Amino acid sequence: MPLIDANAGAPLERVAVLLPLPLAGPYDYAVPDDLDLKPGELVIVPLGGHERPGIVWGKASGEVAEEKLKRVAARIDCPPFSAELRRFVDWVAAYNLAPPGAVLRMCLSVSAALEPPRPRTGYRLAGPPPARLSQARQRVLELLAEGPARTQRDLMETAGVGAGVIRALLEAGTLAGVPLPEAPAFGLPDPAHARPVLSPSQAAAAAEIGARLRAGGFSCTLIEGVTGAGKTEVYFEAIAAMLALGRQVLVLLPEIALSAQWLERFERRFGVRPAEWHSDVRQSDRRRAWRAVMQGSARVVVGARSALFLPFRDLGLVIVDEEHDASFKQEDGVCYHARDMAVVRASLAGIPILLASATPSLETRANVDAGRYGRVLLGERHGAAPMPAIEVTDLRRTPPMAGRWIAPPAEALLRATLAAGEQAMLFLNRRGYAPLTLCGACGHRLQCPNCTAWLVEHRFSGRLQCHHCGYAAAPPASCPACGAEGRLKPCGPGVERLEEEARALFPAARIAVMASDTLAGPRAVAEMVAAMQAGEIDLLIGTQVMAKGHHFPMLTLVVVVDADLGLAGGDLRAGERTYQLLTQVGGRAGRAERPGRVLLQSYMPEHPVLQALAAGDTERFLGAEMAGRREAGMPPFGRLAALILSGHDGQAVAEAARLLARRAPQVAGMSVLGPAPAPLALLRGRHRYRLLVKAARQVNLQGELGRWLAPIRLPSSVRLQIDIDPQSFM
DNA sequence: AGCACGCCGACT
DNA sequence: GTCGGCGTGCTC
Repeated sequence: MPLIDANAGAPLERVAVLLPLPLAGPYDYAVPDDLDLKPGELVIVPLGGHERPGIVWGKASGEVAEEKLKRVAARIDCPPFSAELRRFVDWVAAYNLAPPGAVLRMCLSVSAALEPPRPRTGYRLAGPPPARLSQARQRVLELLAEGPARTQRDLMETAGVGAGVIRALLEAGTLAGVPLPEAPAFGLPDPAHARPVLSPSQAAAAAEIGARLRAGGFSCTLIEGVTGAGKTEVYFEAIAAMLALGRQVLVLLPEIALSAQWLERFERRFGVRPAEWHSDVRQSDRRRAWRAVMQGSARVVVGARSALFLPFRDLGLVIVDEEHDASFKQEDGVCYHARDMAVVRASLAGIPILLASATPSLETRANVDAGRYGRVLLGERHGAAPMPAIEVTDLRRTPPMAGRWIAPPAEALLRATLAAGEQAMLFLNRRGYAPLTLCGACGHRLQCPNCTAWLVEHRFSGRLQCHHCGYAAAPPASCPACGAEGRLKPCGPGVERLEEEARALFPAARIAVMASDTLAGPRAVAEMVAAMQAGEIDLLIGTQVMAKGHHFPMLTLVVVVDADLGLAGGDLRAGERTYQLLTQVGGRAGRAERPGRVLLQSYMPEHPVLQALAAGDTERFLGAEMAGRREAGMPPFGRLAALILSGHDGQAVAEAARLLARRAPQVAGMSVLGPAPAPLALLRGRHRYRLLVKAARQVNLQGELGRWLAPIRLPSSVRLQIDIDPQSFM
């Protein structure tokens, strides 16, 4: 695009525009005379032969030659990005060593939201049925016989038909398209809709939080209380207070599994559903939500970690529920910890943030201890149900039979529970049938060709699957190494195998399996939760998807099949994670008038985590864990960054890793460990090496990393990924 | 993110 | 002999 103007010769006015792409920084553009652009405004700019949306980020760098400069094509008529949001994007980028444009992309994740809404088409009956009335066609006609016009997607999903069926009916004149009105805006949550009666402890907590909110400005408060203590009711009061002020509220939840129930609770309290934001929200709703958030008409947004980057018009409060949950850490693309970044966003916006958990992370506890965060404690379990009794059973003394995983003590308890007409749960954090398949003749183990991981047998889908890269294959009839036929045998349990065992032990029981891959989505989770609550299931077998805050009044026994899982590895947080998970699972049992029991099966019952659980002694466990971390200079007392090098050529990756290590800076209070093959040394066909940077809190970790890495030219075939505050060591 | 440029396998 | 695979590099 040549830049020949009437006023050629005069220096072109320029602006910096940040594009939602992983570019090194904002790009300079020329500003047409008829545009007056202010920072934060949305614009359309040309880039590489295309037009893209971007945000005016500030003053141009001026480093780009005038011949290269292109001009801003247009300004988009919508509210500008606030200075807070722009500072937040820059902050997140700088902290996580990510390109700012990659962070911006998370804010602009629905580009279609910038265009005017597309008219929606609905379909209604308009003529006689077609000559050939297949079952699929019949279902569509039945759906439309009574009731309003429906969208094609709605028809396809509800009637379970393909797009072809609808197209054919349309061509036959049986259906006709009609324009549908625009999807309704989000309702206004009413803080006074259904005020709950709070327990004294809840009321005290709500009052304390209310005082902090009224104080104004940034504050971070931990709401700590055991499962069932009513943390949600307490932060709902904070939401009500913020709604009364007319400001927006963001609630971050770990996963959608929680949200069906959460949404119902919200609706009961405030009379309308909040705006939702997570991977399961479909494109059209996403668009609607994004616009409503930007315009300020969506007052409460509940979402997964990515909701943190929504362009709120007037955010007044952030809440992070289950703040300890590992899923707040984003591990691919831009690495960030949504809980920590949420605290930053609140701090930059000068607003309060609440963190809620029954088992707060050590990081958050350390912040409370240091006085940086406030804390309110919720004492008793709601409805005064006692905490479940937690027992550890020693599998070395009473082992299960070979090829079985439910040991005699657990079997006896399960039998008694089912006989009493109560519900039980078997918890095993392993999907599939068996985590490993090996050849009985030669000992060969079936491994993923792309990853350092065993293939997991799934009988439900009839495949061998890699849980890291998605590789799937049919189970071979003979050993791929020695050719022996019929000698491949499954080793170890997954929930599917546990189901098989449970069905053999308790043939009369109604048994259901709950795992992320056996459930089609949040709706399926909600259905199974409802069936459990309705007493239609006697024994629920599941992975951690069921360890979340569901309320099962008739559940009185939880058996943790392998309480040692997660304790064995060398992971920094293994103990903490296991403790949190087991506490949560334990929290499922006996929440109503019936006392609950939890049985932990273990081969190392003397382990401090299990001992502390059995004793109900949280403080002892945490004290030991904190002391260990402090001594080792590990988080929260020190800081970590992981550098992961990956590439198809293992040799080149190893060499690059050694080069980085050699050039590591000598900085007091900082050390570089490695390189070592990453725990998954081969992932998705890429060889991986890892360096771990450990630094004292006072070290400017990002600054040191930047100075170290910037001048190093790695071979283009080797990719470097930086993970600040790594959580998983895989 | 797109898209163009650039080197190695199965085809008219 | 070409068509096309995706690995790599660039976009103000």
